[in-house]
Amino acid sequence: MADYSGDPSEFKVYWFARDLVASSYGSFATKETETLRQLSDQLERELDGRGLIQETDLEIKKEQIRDTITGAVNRTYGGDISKRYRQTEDLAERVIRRIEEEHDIRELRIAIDAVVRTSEILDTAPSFGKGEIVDIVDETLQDDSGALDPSKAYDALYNVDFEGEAYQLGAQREPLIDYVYEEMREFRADPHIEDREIARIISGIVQEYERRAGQSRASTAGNVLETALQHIFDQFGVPASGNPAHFGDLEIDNMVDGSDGSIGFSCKRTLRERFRQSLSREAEIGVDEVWFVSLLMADVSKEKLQDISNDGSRIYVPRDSFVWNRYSTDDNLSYTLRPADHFIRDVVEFTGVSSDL
DNA sequence: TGCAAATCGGGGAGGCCCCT
DNA sequence: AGGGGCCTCCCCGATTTGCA
Repeated sequence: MADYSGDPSEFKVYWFARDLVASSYGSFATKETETLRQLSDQLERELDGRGLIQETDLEIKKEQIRDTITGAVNRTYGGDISKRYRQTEDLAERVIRRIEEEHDIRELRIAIDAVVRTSEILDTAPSFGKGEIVDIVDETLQDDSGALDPSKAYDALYNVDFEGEAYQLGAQREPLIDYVYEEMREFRADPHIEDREIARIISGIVQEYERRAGQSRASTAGNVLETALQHIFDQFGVPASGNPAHFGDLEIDNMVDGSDGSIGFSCKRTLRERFRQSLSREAEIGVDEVWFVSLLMADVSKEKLQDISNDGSRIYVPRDSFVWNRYSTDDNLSYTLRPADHFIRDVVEFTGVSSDL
């Protein structure tokens, strides 16, 4: 064990913030923002209005906080105690337990303001929308003469993913910098906060911010690819079903159905494990084959290629990848492993749909 | 021991149900 | 009939497990 201080009292702002947003405690901060705002204001008035809080007052204050938190949500649902109330009760208990002295209430205030502000920032940070996706796809598909090049379809998906990541990260970081700057100025002017504490508090806020921002990036990344894939099909006049379809536990991002055959598409950043769920289920999905597109090669192992091959499906990878280099000559995999630059042409050929190619 | 596979943890989206 | 509550799914990165 490393010899560092693990005293949780050192990180109260962080833990208050963590508990307030945790989904296991009902995602209180994102759903009961107004209650939190009022609680913060009320605590501020009370803290400023007097000197040191007496111990009995502290106990009263803790119960007020508990009641405010639990009072914000309905207790029952369908005659039973609602799950949400139970989660909120857990939250209140944890918050109360961390309050041991007056200063902890100040830390709670700071945490409340931080999580509320973080939600605002994440809500208003410009997300990577349809417009940006379309622009990048179009720019990638165009050759020197301005004509659309179907061999660039995979590159377009890759660029959208790559640019989207950078874009969103930047969009999320700038307002964070503004917020941290503002907070630091306030903390410096606050006689209750020592210099070193500023670093402690700020790091807690930022740590929690990035955790949430990262989750949010994860959940939007998939939609970006779905949108891009559809736009690519549109650009080449390939009639695609458009929206993703769900088949129990598996999702097919798009489908193309033609006179000669039908394909379900699964387009992912990485293959992970979930791709196996779509194997052997073509009949259920209502397509002849499932074609995978993986942007990153990290998960494309020979074993997985074999599984996809046994399923009679295909996966598209870039020609300049080592995966292609190493396995494209393997006779067993020749049907399964395909070069990314053939993607659109293969779709048209396999399904027999009319297109602008 | 080192890599691949599997699982975990968690916020958000979306859809459905049923309460109020 | 509007919306809160709940469920299931997505994705990702991180962690754990499994296996040559």
